[in-house]
Amino acid sequence: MKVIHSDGSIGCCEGEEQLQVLRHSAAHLLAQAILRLWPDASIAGSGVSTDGFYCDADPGSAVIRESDLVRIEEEIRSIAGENLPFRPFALPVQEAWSLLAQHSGTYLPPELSSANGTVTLFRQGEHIELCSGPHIACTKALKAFRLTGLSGAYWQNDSSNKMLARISGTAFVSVAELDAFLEARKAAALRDHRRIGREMGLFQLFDEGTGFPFLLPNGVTLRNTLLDYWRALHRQNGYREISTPIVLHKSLWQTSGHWEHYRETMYTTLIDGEDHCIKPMSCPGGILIYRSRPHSYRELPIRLAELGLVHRNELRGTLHGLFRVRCFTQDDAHIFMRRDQIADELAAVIRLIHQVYADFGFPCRLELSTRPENSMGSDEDWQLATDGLRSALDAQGLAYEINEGDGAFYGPKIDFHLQDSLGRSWQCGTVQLDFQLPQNFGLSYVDEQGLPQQPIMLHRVCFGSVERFIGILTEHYAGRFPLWLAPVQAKVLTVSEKSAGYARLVYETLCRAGIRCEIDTRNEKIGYMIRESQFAERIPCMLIVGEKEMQNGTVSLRSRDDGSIGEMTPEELIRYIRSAGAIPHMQA
RNA sequence: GCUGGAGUGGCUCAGUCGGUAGAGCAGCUGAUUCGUAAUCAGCAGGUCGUCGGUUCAAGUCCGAUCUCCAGCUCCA
Repeated sequence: MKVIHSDGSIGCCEGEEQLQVLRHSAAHLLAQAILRLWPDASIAGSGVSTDGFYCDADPGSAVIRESDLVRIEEEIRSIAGENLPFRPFALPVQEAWSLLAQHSGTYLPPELSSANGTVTLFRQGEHIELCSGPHIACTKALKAFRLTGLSGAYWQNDSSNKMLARISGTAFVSVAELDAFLEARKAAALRDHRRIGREMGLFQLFDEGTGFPFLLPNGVTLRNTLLDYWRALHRQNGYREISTPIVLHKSLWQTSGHWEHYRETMYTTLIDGEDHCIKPMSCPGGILIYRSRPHSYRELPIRLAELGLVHRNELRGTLHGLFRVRCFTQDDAHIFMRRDQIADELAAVIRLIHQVYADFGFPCRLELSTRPENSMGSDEDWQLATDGLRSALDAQGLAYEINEGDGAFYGPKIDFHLQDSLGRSWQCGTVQLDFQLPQNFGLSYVDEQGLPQQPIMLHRVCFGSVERFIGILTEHYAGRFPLWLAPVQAKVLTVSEKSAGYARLVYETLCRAGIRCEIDTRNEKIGYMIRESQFAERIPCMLIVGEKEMQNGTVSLRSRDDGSIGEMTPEELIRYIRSAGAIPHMQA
């Protein structure tokens, strides 16, 4: 594809770069279209996103509505049809300033205020933007695009600023690629955990508890199985499990610093006339257990795991299925250790989290978050902790991004992000090194010399939120959970009512063997039952039982994933499900 | 919380200009006794999210509120 650079030279680009240029140019056309349709509007910014482009506009007294997207799209098409050339030109900063103010309104690009000398702008037709390019040579090159939505965005990403209208779209080099993208998005929507959760009877949300999900029988089975896996893995890795109360005295949260930092999102209650908080985190509870008796350096590290039910009063607008809720279970653990144990423990925790994601086949992205504003502790401690995390990552040769200022108030962290079916990223695992809470709570152990020393704390989760992880797993597998995890592993289906008695015997045999099994003896055709079991309930093993099987003392196994397998005895089937459906890391 | 959109049987949706709610699937009953992606027939199910207003009359118009959806901000 032909492109024009900021110095006016013509070049060529391909692949990912070509797509970026195309979408960047599409954003300019979008801004142009908005200004044509709403001459009083101000353009506050435009750019390229992960799968498209967007433009933020302040339409002034007008309101841009979803129904306007069609008009905007037509306007862009018409601009493309005009085949306007993209032309760079340079101006002194002051002149650029007044030209842009006059052309696209009051939201001037922040980079303009820090610029000096001359700046580059691009023009297509009557439209100009401050931009360093490159761009498509002329607007006709934009053929395959689609506006995908209207939403809001704050000016400069600051919630104290005005909310602007954000129009987003996507563009591709070819129409075929655009169509493929739109198709893929439709397919991804079918994997939405909220939809599959309903179809499979996993969870439900009620207006009576906004943000507080209810788990249905299949959801609880799935969760319990997941926790069996988690417990087995943690036992093998030297963790002991504890359980601490949900409601604790406010003074505890003042000591920890949570009250200071998060009082807005903490639920409170009055008990015996005293303020209490519903825990938003489990750490202080674990700390009380650690502090309840003296510790020797020989005992460390002490790894206390806790499946902690926490409540946080999240803003309503952020709630989303099982992904963002007001009450969830953290698969937490707190490791109390000596300074000389930091490197080994960090390495072990990172390996453990990777093991978990590997067991489910998840790719993940890592971020190292550093000291935020309003944090507690000394610069030295923060430096030490951050270096500790960084060298742990480097030692394992892991790639990561730095997320400046995004750490917890008590320490830096490594976050593990997984993607949902629509490509949105959700934080799951996290590892945090903490010098502050041991200090606030006066934690200690006795060293070789019999002197008191302060332990270091390491906070970590693997799943993050068990509920969110279930949601992500649901989308990851599109509801087709592996045999070991499937809430219902097998379902006995009868060809006709003649075989119902035998089917019941088979069903009972499987249940007694510990197989999660159901039975359907309704007077329906076998094809109908298969359709329901395979495509709505997504049951891995369908066991077809008719007169033939009754005579042979067998069942016919149909696999959700591989189709018809063949006849086998219930005993053979039990052996098969036990081995193919064994929980990873669990001793038989 | 903010911007925009949407709430009609369990689910998916129709409902025109304001004239008193309709379908498919699921459910129930009956018939059918069937071999790997939907057997046929009948029945039942809705104060149209909620509250208020306009009107002779509101699912439909107006206001408030709740919930959901897309995104923004936030996410210990």
